[in-house]
Amino acid sequence: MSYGPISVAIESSSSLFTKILHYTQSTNLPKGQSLHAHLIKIGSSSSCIYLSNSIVNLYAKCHRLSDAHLAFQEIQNKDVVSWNCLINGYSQSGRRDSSISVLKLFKQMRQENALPNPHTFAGIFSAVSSLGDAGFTGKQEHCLAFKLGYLSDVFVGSSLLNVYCKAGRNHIVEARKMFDEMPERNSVSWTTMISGYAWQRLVKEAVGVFRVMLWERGDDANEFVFTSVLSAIALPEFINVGKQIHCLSLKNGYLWTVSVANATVTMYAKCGSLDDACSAFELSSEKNSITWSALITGYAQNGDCEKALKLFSEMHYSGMNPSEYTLVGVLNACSDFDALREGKQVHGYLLKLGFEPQMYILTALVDMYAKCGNISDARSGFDYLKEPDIVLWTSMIAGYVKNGDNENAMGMYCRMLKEGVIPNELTMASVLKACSSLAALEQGKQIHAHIVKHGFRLEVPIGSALSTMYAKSGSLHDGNLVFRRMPARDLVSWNSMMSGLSQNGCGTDALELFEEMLLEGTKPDYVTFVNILSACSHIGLVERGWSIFKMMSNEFGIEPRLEHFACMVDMFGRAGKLYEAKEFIVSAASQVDHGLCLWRILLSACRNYRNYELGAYAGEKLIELGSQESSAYVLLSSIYSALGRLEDVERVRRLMNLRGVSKEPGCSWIELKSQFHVFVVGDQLHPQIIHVRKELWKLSKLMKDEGYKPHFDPCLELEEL
DNA sequence: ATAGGGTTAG
Repeated sequence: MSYGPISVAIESSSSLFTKILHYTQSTNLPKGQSLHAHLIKIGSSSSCIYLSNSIVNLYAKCHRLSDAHLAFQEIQNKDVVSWNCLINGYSQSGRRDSSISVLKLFKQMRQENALPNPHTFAGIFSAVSSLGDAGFTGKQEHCLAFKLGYLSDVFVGSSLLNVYCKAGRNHIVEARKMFDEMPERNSVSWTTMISGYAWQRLVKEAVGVFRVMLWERGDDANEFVFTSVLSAIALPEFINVGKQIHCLSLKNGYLWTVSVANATVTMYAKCGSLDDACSAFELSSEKNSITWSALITGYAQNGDCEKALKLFSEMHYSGMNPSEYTLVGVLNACSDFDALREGKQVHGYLLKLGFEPQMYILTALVDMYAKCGNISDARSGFDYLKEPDIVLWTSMIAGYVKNGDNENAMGMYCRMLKEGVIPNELTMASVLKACSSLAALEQGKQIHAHIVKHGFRLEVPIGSALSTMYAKSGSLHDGNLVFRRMPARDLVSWNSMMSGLSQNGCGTDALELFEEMLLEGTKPDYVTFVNILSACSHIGLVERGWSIFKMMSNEFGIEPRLEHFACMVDMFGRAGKLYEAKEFIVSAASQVDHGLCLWRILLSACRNYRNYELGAYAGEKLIELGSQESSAYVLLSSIYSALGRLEDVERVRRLMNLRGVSKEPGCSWIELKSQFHVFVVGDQLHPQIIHVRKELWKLSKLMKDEGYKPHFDPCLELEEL
């Protein structure tokens, strides 16, 4: 009869239990693990359900989900707490795959007839809410929780509220109804509702709930409430509300928590007031990497990339370690600043710090390489991932568009659709841009069909990209229809519609649109004037063009750029006012560094009007300035030959050879039955070249029969040789 | 005795 060993076992078991709790709370994994080993050794790990559950919880809280799962499977007599520890471990990781595991576990739990309790549902709903609208399966679980009578539990209620809040615009009204009907609400419920509205960019509603809360339950406010409501304010028009909340947080003492201070910096940055963001940053008592990231990203997003990069180096010297988010912000700054060298350094930094190549990091890298013109490195980054998400696809497609490779952009888009990825608004805008550049009306129409199919609205950027596509492809009527049906037009939409009209010979309509735009109160920018001046040039309105050119700087304070000078020279040139054009170029020299561009335009105009004297003058200017354009040399030498100045012809030809300028052969292509046929000038290689030539001959004859007279010009002929 | 919900940085 000896009770000794048993009492020792019991005693150590209870002290072991206290230890596990302690290690779990302090997430001390090494100590916890050795304790687990000890438990296995003395064989008491399976004897006591409290101990076994605590082991599962230990691993779960230390983010060792697979170990938690193993410990869970070892338990013979699982109870609801065992399930809850594992389920909540998975749901707290916030990762997508873990959230899916939660749903699987729950299904398994019910198959094994374990009865969930309110703790279980809190975890389930938390996981479901992190899946957003894509994983909105909350209805069944909602019913079950209702059936079991758990909805009055404030934990269950709040987490379920979050499911509806994160399930997309369509569910936010149900969420509000649920919130209004909750039998018990605490600060978490209020935070959830406010951040739900913030998530949907429903600023007024978010601030409204916040106001009611301060009024009714001011004592329940905490830093979470403040960070949520601040996150709702992300547009310049709401900056005054933001300032009020900022003051309130200061008055109530919440500004001294890092999260509220960070949210304040972010709020000002998103509202476009970088000065306020900067002072909020400087006044924040405690800075972490998020504080720095918020300001760096703020500068990057407001176009001040230089400042963003400078801040990053300051951060480095202050000894603060960057997080992935900081580096992503810096990468974005590099992308918009065309800073490939710095971008590569950040890439190196990311590798050095050993960050997991998560989707958003890779997206930022691909975006950076693509925007900085390094499309092949962008593509390697893209190919690295097995299942690129829509943002990554869009970055890659936009990258091709930006680098002028519209064919590859379209090819990527087709591949993306084949792989079942649903495009977003930015994807559509990018591929439409590619169609515009290719003047690919048929493909553009297909994209239009996708836009209708996916239910995208004709807002900026899709609306303006679509109207541009139609206008640039020559379908002015359709372009105008889309333009008129847009709920709101921004400057870019007006500009692109104007350019469509002007490029397709409807200069008068472009000018009318310009007047309409001014009447509607939209302020023109330099692009507007490029379009308008080019419209004047195309329809020969020299006087009008002149007055608009003057109006641009006098009335709108826009200094003329090279493009405007070019339009003006073109305008004079087309109207045959060649000497005015020359005078204009000479006078422009004091205002803009036009280099070769303006003389080249004048040279063409001189050719069209056969003014060989002035043409020779312009051509000599071009050669003097070291032009690398073959057409300039060819034109000039043909002008000299037309003037009979053979030594000059010889001189220009020699110079052309000396400088290694050569004419690129003309090339065109056509897509037939998804195969591209390419033709080069004087082509003999196409397998069906004989048939092509026969057809060409037939067409020429038809043209001549219809009365077409080819335009023979000694200059022109020579140039085309 | 063990287990639960909400916030900020892309």
